[in-house]
This record gives sequence, structure tokens and C-alpha cells, in this order.
Amino acid sequence: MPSKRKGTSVTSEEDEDYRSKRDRNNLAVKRSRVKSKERKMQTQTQVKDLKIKNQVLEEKIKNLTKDLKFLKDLFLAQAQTKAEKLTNEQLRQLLADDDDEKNEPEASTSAG
Amino acid sequence: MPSKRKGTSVTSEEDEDYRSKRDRNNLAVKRSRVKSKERKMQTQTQVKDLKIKNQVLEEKIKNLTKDLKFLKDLFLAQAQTKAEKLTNEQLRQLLADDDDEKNEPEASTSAG
DNA sequence: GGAGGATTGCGCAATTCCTCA
DNA sequence: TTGAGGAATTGCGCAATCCTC
Repeated sequence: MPSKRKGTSVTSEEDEDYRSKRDRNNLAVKRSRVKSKERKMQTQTQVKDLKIKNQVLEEKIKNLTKDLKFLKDLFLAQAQTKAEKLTNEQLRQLLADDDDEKNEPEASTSAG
Repeated sequence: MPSKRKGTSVTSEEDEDYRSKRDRNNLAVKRSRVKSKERKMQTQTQVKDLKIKNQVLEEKIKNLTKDLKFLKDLFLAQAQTKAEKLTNEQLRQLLADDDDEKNEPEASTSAG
């Protein structure tokens, strides 16, 4: 726009440089903030999702535990009734509450 | 032109008001941003925690499922071997895969 | 080695939220 | 209930810094 020469030339040139630089930075700032906001929101929905998933898993565990207890009781009762070859001790070992363990229950007992 | 003077000079009074107001707001802004940053960080750790908890639950489910299968097989084999009063059909019902169900497995069958 | 976008702390101003007479 | 006044939040620009090519 201003085709100024010498005198103010350096200044106006610097001004233009400065301005365009600022403008570019302002755009960069906007981009950056949009991105930041997006990330923020997405971690929030992530929290929500994880909480839900968590509940589902808890529920599943509840059901599995219940089923397991049911089967254990059933099995125990039947075995007892039938007076299997397994001794009570063996049974107890076999059915030891392994719900809290991290390892395979089968490995915990080694019946000869 | 800034004509100061006059203790009650509107200008200087307004200036002071303005300044103190700005200063207060600047502090508020700082507080707000600190809080915001804290919240941000805490939801991030929350995500991390939830992910870990989730893994633990998954693992637990894996183990429970395995235990359940083990017991089912055991029970089934034994029942079969012993030729229980329960028919195969009844057994099948009783042991129907209820892992995916949301209801109590006991209710699904009414053995007489 | 420096140009240029990305981040970030900061202040301003507008707006929103909150409280209390 | 209302509305005035102050705190909190938010969009925005500046400048310093970080980061990368």
C-alpha cells in the first residue's frame, strides 16, 4: 500500500513484517487452541466411556461370580451326596476360592 | 489530554477504579486458569486409572470365565459318568452358557 | 543457525455465574 | 423476586519459548 521510500522505509517494512508475523501467529494460536479444546473434550468423553465400560465389566464379574458360586455349590453338594472318591479335603482344594487369585485354578491342585 | 489534578478528579478516580478492577480480574483469571489446569490434569490421571482398573477387571473376567468353564466341564463329566437323574437335556439347560446373560442363572432353570 | 508454526503464560474485555441486600 | 456488584470463565491478541526442518 504505502510505497514509501527511505525515511520511513525500514520502519514500514518492519511494520509489515511484524504485522504479518503477528497475524500468522494469531492464526496459529487459534489453531492450537481449537486442537487443545478438542483434545480436552475427547478425554472427557473417554472418561465417560471408560466409566461405563467399567460398570459393565463389574456387572459381568458379579454375574460370573454368582454363576461360579452356583456351580461350586451344586458340584459340592452332588459330590458329597455321591461320596465320590475325592475326599472332602481334595474337594476343598479343588474348589478353593480362586476368585481372587490371578492364576489358573487348575494349576493350584495336582491330583495324582 | 489527561488533566489530572483535583483529588476527586473523575479521571484519576476512574483510573484507580479501573486499575484495581483489572488487577482483581487478573487475579481471578489466574485462579481460574490454575483450577482449569488442575482439572485437566486430574481427568488425565483419571483416564489412566480407569484404563488400569479396566485391565484388571478384564483379567478377572478372564479368570472367572476360565474357572467357570473348568467347573462346568468337571461337573458335566462327573454327572455324565455317574448317570445322574438329570437328563442330558436338563444338564444342558442347567449349564447353559449364561455368561452373557444379565440375569441369575438359577432362575433360568427350575429343576423339579 | 534460522525461519516459521505450535505452545503457553499473561493481560484485556466481554460475558456468565453467584451472592446478597 | 430482583438486580447490583463482584468473582469466574472465556475469546482473543501479544510475546516468549519450544520445536522442527
